[in-house]
Amino acid sequence: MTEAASLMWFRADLRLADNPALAAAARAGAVVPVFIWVPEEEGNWPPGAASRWWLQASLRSLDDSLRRAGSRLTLARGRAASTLLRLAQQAGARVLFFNRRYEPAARVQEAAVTAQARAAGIEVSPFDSGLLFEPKQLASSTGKPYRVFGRFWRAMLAAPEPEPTVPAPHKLTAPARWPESVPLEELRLESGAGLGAALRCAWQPGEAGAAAALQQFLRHGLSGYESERDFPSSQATSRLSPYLHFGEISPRQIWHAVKRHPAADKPDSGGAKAFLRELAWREFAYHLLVHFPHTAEAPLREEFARFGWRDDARALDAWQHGHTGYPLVDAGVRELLATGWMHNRVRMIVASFLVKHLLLPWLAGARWFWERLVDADLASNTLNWQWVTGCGADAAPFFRIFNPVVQGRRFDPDGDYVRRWVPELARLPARWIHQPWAAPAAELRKVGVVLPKTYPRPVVDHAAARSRALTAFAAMRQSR
DNA sequence: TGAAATGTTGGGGCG
DNA sequence: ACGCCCCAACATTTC
Repeated sequence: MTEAASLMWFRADLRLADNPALAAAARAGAVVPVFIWVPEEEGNWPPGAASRWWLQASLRSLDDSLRRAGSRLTLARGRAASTLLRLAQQAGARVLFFNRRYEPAARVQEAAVTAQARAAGIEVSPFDSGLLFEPKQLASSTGKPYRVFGRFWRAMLAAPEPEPTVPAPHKLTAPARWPESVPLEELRLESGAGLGAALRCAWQPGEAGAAAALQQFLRHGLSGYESERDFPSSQATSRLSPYLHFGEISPRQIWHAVKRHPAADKPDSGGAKAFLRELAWREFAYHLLVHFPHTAEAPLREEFARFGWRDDARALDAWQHGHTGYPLVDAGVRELLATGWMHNRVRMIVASFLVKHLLLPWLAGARWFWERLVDADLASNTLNWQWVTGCGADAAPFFRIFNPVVQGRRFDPDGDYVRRWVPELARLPARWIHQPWAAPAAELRKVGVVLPKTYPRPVVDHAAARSRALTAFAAMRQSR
């Protein structure tokens, strides 16, 4: 074969199905699928430990899928632009295909790759597949980006349907010459901290795992999603977030699958609507990150730059490891540490606790989530932390302060979620499960709880913390 | 995609 | 019978 090959540069699109860049590369002839590990080009947000564990498993899965299609994954380490040029030269490739990413650092990387490839005479062919709608595509009537979710959502519903999905290529033509590849282990994605052993029990990374999770959710979760999703013990959410982050499934695949699903047509299709709305929040997060790229490290609402955050290493440590003495908060963090994931309702409560009860900067929380979440995603992480803090777009007002006890009684009424993740409290009756410090001594003794020996006392008193937060907020507003 | 404080209303106990 | 108080239950306002 003398036919020129092309490079397919995999990035946040680790799948064969609905991958327009891959499909185009396959149509063009021989394909060299490539993944480059280059955390140095992720700006301030190189993937954390949980993300790296997921990534190595996902790359293994992608390689398996490629091999079944008659190909294989080439792995490399080094600057993206120079590495791609070297691989292109080794394989005799003349065209570079890839799907766009939207993070600020990724766009810088993409610009460098594009410029250098073109200068070297390589044709560059980028595609859009990571979002339902391009951030530039949806704009308010004044041409300015949306800052309010409700309007963004309405615009999404009024827009034409997202593009249809494209099938996976069933056969990939191998190039005449494979470029050199680095063994997966040599990328050293696993930190060796034993995190992998825990995560392996909870997840099956890769395209097949994503498809299975979607099917499971469509069959058993979607119809009851609207009413069940807020109850963390009921496992009513899709758990698709890590798959989406790594592109093992695309938002278009999810959108169309939900729309096609029989449950979506019924009059009580609140489940489908509510779920697609969550997918729209992801779109909104990307919309904001693209239009306001500084928000990954700075508040969108500028007055929050003056907020009087505390600096308290002990409090941060207690929060990070689930020792705050508030059972629901600790349960959430422990679920995160054990599985790389946390139920969304609990994320809000845990985040609110850090920012409002402990008065610690949202960025510290964002960084901890970034390190430990398997679905760590810069757009969503940024939006949600700023939303909880009250310093972002369409954010909850700062004075909206979750009471972890009230939230526990409302969304974990029997305490099942707390019992699962804070086993030392498992035998406490529901009445005290969310506030063990208030339980009569006899009740505690009966179930072997000894404060603060077997479980900590609250690191802060709720009422005192609440008024401290409100004071800090008022001070920020006056320090004009 | 809050919670707490404050205000209002109405039933019932009681002198 | 009447006024008074207490206090749920609910609504409104404030943070």
